[in-house]
Amino acid sequence: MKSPSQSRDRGIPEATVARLPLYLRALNGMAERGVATVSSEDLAMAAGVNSAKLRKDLSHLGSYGTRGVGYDVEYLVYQISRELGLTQDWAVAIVGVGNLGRALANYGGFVSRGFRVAGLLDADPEVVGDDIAGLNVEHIDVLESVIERRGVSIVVLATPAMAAQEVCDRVVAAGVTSILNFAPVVLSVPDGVDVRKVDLSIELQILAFHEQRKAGGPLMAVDSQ
Amino acid sequence: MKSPSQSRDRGIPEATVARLPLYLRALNGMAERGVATVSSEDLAMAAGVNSAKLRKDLSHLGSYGTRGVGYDVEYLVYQISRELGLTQDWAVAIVGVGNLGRALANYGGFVSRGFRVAGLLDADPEVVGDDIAGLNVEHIDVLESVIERRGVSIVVLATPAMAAQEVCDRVVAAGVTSILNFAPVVLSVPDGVDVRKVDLSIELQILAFHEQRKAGGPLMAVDSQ
DNA sequence: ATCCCTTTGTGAAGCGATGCACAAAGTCGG
DNA sequence: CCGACTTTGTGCATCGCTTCACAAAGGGAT
Ligand SMILES: NC(=O)c1ccc[n+]([C@@H]2O[C@H](COP(=O)([O-])OP(=O)(O)OC[C@H]3O[C@@H](n4cnc5c(N)ncnc54)[C@H](O)[C@@H]3O)[C@@H](O)[C@H]2O)c1
Ligand SMILES: NC(=O)c1ccc[n+]([C@@H]2O[C@H](COP(=O)([O-])OP(=O)(O)OC[C@H]3O[C@@H](n4cnc5c(N)ncnc54)[C@H](O)[C@@H]3O)[C@@H](O)[C@H]2O)c1
Repeated sequence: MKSPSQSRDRGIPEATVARLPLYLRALNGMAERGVATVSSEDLAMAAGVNSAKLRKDLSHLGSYGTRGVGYDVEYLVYQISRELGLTQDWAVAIVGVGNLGRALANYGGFVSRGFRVAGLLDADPEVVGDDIAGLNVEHIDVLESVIERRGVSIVVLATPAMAAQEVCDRVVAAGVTSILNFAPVVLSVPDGVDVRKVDLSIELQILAFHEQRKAGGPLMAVDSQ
Repeated sequence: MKSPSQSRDRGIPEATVARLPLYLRALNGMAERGVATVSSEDLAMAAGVNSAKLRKDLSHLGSYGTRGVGYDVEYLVYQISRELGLTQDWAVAIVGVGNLGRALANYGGFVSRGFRVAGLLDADPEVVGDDIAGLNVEHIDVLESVIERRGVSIVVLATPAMAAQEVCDRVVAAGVTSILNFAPVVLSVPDGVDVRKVDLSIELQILAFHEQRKAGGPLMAVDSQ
């Protein structure tokens, strides 16, 4: 049922994809500090992973290192960026401009990595019309036209949980296939749509679990990031 | 080097721990709607996972289901809460009260799950003294005393990346062993300290990767949450 | 040119998580 | 009390990721 020989192997493991941004961040820091080349050992250290894992990850992109020397920092930045699709810039819309939506809109870290906030949408007439980070908050009614006209391909959901599925459905119907969800609900989407979720409450609960363990008995391994 | 027979098996897989909060959320929703019992099939559906996986996860906590019937919702809520350590309440301090820190402080979803914001700390004299969500922002100088006097056991880091490691070191020195980090840096901590990180930029980059793939060739599997 | 040193790229083993499939266990109607 | 039906709990095969360990590859010194 699968085709093991489809030109070359363009299947990068999901776990690897999730780490590429980590490497990219470390490499960007090095580039800024004027570092020209870096060994897998040093880069792995900076990214907080095992060096063998780093090498295997990078080997999925191609053979970009030089044995006995290491990796050219600039070149590797370019290759990873290209692989992640960061050489183009992505238009992002934020739906739900409350506490969290505002924080996200004001955050500079997106733009710096090729993500451009192209729209802010909310249902509350009180909020609509506000200027945030140089952008005007628009009414949720015009969601579809904003997505279409500004070429939005990634939507960030920061509405209350109640509204999330409904907004999600509209967003998907408008052709968006990548969603970052902050609402604490499991979104139901058709095949082909990517949903990633961030749930702070879950993170805290996981921490609480381990914290409880530490208090209980003094015999367990910890740490992870 | 390990002791395979230490009373009963108290080792719950990390992947299971990460899903328990999901089940808990689904169960709470059902409890509110007055549902008394639920089958693994239905609960799995609500949590967005495979039913066999759900059953295996729950089996790590004990045998709390009834064959032919399902799980008692209230009872399961209690068992999972206890396992996660949510029967006690946890004092949380937020360090860095900027865009993100404010959003977190104002967020009601923490308190509802047994997490109490017990302190807000910042280095900026402009911010110190502000009242946010009924709490006074204190100066980072008193970090150690706040942690000690209020029994803070979990710290949320929402400072700029530059300051994160320094604050982290102080927090760890003050005895905290659970940290939720929003700053885009790899924190270095001693063994026994748990760090979990949330990086929105990484999530967007992962979405961008898949989005690029979809545009490229029409032959790949997607979805995940 | 040759040798030595460093570091990559990867085969292969190990490990944990996933999902199937089913026997065991319990419910409920008669 | 029994038999049909439902649903759990889990053994087992499988899968994907991690880690080790090392041969191959390249650089630089002599
Ligand atoms: N604030 C946090 O730190 C935090 C943390 C974790 C999770 N969350 C989650 O993120 C989401 C947003 O949190 P928040 O604190 O910003 O809440 P908020 O109430 O401050 O903001 C929600 C915004 O969404 C808008 N909205 C409501 N219905 C809408 C709709 N149908 N279409 C468009 N906009 C709509 C509201 O007008 C409001 O401005 C929630 O689901 C919350 O659970 C927030
Ligand atoms: N805002 C977002 O949506 C967002 C998204 C992703 C990541 N982040 C990360 O979260 C962190 C905070 O983001 P933000 O947008 O709130 O930034 P911000 O600049 O608005 O807030 C940072 C706050 O930390 C305080 N601070 C600085 N040094 C400190 C110190 N040594 N001790 C205590 N407080 C100190 C500052 O005074 C400021 O109030 C950053 O690391 C950012 O990269 C933010």
